[in-house]
Parts: sequence; C-alpha cells; structure tokens
Amino acid sequence: MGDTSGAGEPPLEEQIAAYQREFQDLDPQVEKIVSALSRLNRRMNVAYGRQTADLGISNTDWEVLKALVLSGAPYRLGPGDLAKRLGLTPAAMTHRIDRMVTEGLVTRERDETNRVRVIVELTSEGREKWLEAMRLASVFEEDLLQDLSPDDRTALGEVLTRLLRRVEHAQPDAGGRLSDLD
Amino acid sequence: MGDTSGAGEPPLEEQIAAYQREFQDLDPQVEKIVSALSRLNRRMNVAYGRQTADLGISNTDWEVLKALVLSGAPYRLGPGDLAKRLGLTPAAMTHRIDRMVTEGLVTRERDETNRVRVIVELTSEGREKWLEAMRLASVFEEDLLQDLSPDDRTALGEVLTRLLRRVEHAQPDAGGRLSDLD
DNA sequence: GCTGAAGACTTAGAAGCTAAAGTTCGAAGG
DNA sequence: CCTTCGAACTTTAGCTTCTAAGTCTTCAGC
Repeated sequence: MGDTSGAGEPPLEEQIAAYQREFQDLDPQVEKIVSALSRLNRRMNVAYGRQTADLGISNTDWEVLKALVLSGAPYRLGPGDLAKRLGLTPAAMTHRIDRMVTEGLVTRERDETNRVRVIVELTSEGREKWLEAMRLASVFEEDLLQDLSPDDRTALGEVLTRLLRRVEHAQPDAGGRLSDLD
Repeated sequence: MGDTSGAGEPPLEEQIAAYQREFQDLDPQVEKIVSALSRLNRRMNVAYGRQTADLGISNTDWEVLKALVLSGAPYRLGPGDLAKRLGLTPAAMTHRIDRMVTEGLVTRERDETNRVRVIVELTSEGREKWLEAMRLASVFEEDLLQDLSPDDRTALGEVLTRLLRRVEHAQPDAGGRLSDLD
C-alpha cells in the first residue's frame, strides 16, 4: 500500500520485500507502483511545506489562497462557497478566515447589496505570497522531472490521467479528508 | 502544483488552464504530471480510508499496525522505537497506544528484563485487521491498474522510482508531516 | 409589519499533536 | 552500599483544527 512517515524509512525495495513476507497475495509490481506513488507524493508535500513555511504561510492558508486565486479576478468568494470548495464546514471556514485576516492575506467585508453575505477578498500581499510559492514550486517541479525526456513526460502524464479517470469514475467521493494511509 | 480538497473539484484540464491564466511561467506538461499525481494519491487515500473505517480502525491506528507488522514476528516494538518510525514524539505515541490497547489491537506490558522499557505487541486481532485491510487494498489496487498492460506497469514503476530517487537524494527530509499542499 | 429561510458567526467539545515536567528503573562511581 | 545520572515512558498543560448545534442578522414573501 505504500509508506507512512518519512522519517527513518527503509528503502522502497526492502519495504516491499517485507510486505511480501507478511502478505503473500501481493503483486510486487503493483505494490511498487502504489508505494512509489505514495512515497513520492509525500516527499513532494514535505518540500512544498518547507517552501511555504519559509514564506510564512501554513498549509491551511495555502489551500484558501489557492481557491481564491483559481476563482479568478477579482479574487472574491463568500465563506460558504470557500467552505464547499475546500470540503469544510462553514464554521471551520470562519476560523480560517479569522486567522488569515489578521495575517493580512485576505480581507473580510459585508456585501453591501445583500448584507447577509460576506465577501472574502485576496489582498495584494496574499496574491504575492501565492505567486512566490508558485515560483518556488515550479522550480522544484522542473528539477524533479529533469531526468525525463519530453516523450517520457508525455507518457507519464498520459498514464497518470488514465489512472485518475479510473479512480474518479469508480468513486462517488464522500469528501473524505485523509492522511497517508498506504 | 496539484489539488486540494476533493469535493467539488473541477476537471484536471480545467484547473490547469486556470493555473496558466494566473501564473504564466508554468509548464503545462509538468503541471499535468504533478497535479495528476497529487490528485490520484488523494483519491486513493480516500478509498483506503473508507476501507479501513469499515473495519473499524482509524488512519492513526493503521500506521501503528503497519509499523508493527513490518517489524516482523513476533511483532513487538517499544513506544520510543515506534515513535521514531512514525515520526512522532514519545508523548503522542503514548496516547496512540492507550487508544489501541482499549481497542484490543495491541497489548502493552513492561519488559521484565529491563523494567524501564515497555513492549507493545500486536494482538491476533490487530494482525487480522491488518491482513483484512491489505486484502481490500490489493483488490482496489489491482482494479486501479486494470487498464495497464504488463509493459505499462513496468514502465510506470520504473519512472516513479526514478523520480523518487531524485527527490530522496535532493532532500534531507526534516520529518515533516504535511497534508496536501499543491 | 410579521415570519421563515439563508448565511455567517459563536460556543462547546473532540481528536491529535508538542513541549516540558515528572516518574521509575538500571547502571556506574565513590 | 548508596548515591547520582541518564534513559524510557507517562503526565500535564496548551495549541491547532475540526465538527455539531445553537444564535444572530438580514432578506424576501405574505
């Protein structure tokens, strides 16, 4: 199924061998793919996390920034809408916004046309942080894929989206929010 | 950089287009790979999470079970050792073990040869749960890779381990414990 | 003007984690 | 023999982030 912690981890091959000892009905080839995928993803997240931490933003902040930026100019969304996009309850969203307002990443104001609604808007500082994080990330990503030829990249992208399609169609998706399980 | 929530997510292509609008220096091919990888991993974790939840064990329980099983028979480790493998503080480990003892997944006893030490041992019920989870997982994984020919599988495994090697060598790994960032 | 529904916020509480202090035991030195 | 030090685990206090349930405000229809 993959890996878990990332700290004192054994080499991939070793761990797969251990899995086989403990669970005979295991296809090593399948397990290699799944474990590598999971481990790779975890390592990337560690790298991203370090980069964003250097910029002074948390993972939860990052999610909100991303949702706002992806909504397009003028980068405004209501708390309820944000909550839906991030898979949170409105209450959790309120707290996140509180924090981010004090951090200067977003502003919160009432909608003057409908005073029940609230509008969360990205500040220029928030946008700048997002851009800076993206710059760091794209450097990291380019470096990660450095050894892959253009053909390799095309093939990999194609295979991964094929797998993704399979998962997304098979899964109704209950909005779960789960850490590494492997 | 990938995805975040999993709930009301737009199609991959659409999201990459949005990224390009907001951040010009983005290689769509790179982004496609990274986003698919991240999203795929998240969906898989949702699936695993559902399966283990059906068995009545939490994600945190699962991590501990895995560490014990992978340590090999007789499936015994000290709390401190477990904490290192999982990247937790000893205090956090104490709490996890408390819970798992009441759930009947492990036992905790003092080492009679050195009464400072504690030994955590997998119960047969704990081992059975792990096995059952692995059975479910391997079915899911085989299904996921169904459309890939043996050659495709070999190639994918090879490419992923190549990427993994690159990340692992570049990164000292600060033991971070980070959720999806993309 | 009242009433109901919608949207956001508040409160209370759960799950996990960390850091730091406390406990218990083994070992080494006087 | 006894004392002291250190190792290993637990306890305590507090943080973060989440959910559920109740409250407040405002709009819209009657």
